[in-house]
Amino acid sequence: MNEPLDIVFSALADPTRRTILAMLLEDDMAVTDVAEPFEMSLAAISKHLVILTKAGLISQEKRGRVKWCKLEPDALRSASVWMQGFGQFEPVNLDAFERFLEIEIPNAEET
Amino acid sequence: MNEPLDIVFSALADPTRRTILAMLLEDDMAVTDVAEPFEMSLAAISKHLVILTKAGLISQEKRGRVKWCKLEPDALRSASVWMQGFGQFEPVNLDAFERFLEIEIPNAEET
DNA sequence: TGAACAATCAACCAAAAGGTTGAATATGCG
DNA sequence: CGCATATTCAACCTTTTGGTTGATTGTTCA
Repeated sequence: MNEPLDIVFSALADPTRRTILAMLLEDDMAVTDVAEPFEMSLAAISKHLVILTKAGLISQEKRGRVKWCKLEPDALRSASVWMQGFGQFEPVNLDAFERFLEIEIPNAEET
Repeated sequence: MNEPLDIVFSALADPTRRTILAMLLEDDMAVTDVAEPFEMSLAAISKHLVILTKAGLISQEKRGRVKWCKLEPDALRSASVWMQGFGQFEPVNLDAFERFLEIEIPNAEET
C-alpha cells in the first residue's frame, strides 16, 4: 500500500478515524482529548492518529507535553480529484446531498 | 465494517479496484475481460468485483454465460460529497454536517 | 527532586484482507 | 450429447489491520 490514494482512502475507511476528523472540524485537540470519548485505549487512538498523519489528513505539533492534532483538509483534494475523474456528477451537488441525507440518516442511529 | 462509507472507502482503497473502475469508465465489460490485463487470477478479480458490487460502485448483470460489469457512479457521489464537506473551512451548519457523516460523535458525558 | 500527566513503544493477539489452486456450476454451441 | 467457456465456490495461506496491556520516555510543577 504505497500510493497516496491507497493511503488516503484506507485512512478514510475506518469509522473511528472519520469520527476523529469530524471532531477536529470543530477545533484542534490534544491526543488525550481526542481519545476521551472513545471506548478504546489511548494507544489505539494514538495509532489511528499516526495513520491519519501519514495520510496527510491531520498534522500533529507537540507543544510541551501536549501533542496537538489539526485537521488538514487539503489532503482530501487528491482523492477528490480522482473521484471527479469519473465526472458524471458535480463535485458539490446539493441535490445529491439532499438525496444522500434522506437515504442515510435513518441508519445513523443504529451505530 | 457495516456502514456505507466504510464499505465505499475501503473498496476505493485498493489500487486494483480503482483500476477496474477506471476501465469501466470506458465501457461495460465482462468479468473475463476485466481480469485480462491483471496478473492475478480470475478468482481474485471475481472477489474484487464482489467487493465493488457490495459498495454499490458497480452493478453486475448476467446475460447468458457472461456477467457484465457496469460502473455506478452514484455510489461515488456520497463519498465525494462527504469529502467536499471537509474542504469547506467554515461548515455552514456543523450539526447538519455531523448528521450527514452518519456518525454520532461519542460524548462521554452523555454515555 | 519526584510525583503526576501526555504520549508512544513493544510485544502480542484475533480477525479481516488479498491472494492462490482446484473443483464445481451454469451456459453456449457444434 | 459432449465439450469449451464464463464464473464462482471452497479450502487454504500469508500479510495487514485494529485492538490490547504494560513498560518507557518526556514534560510540568509543587
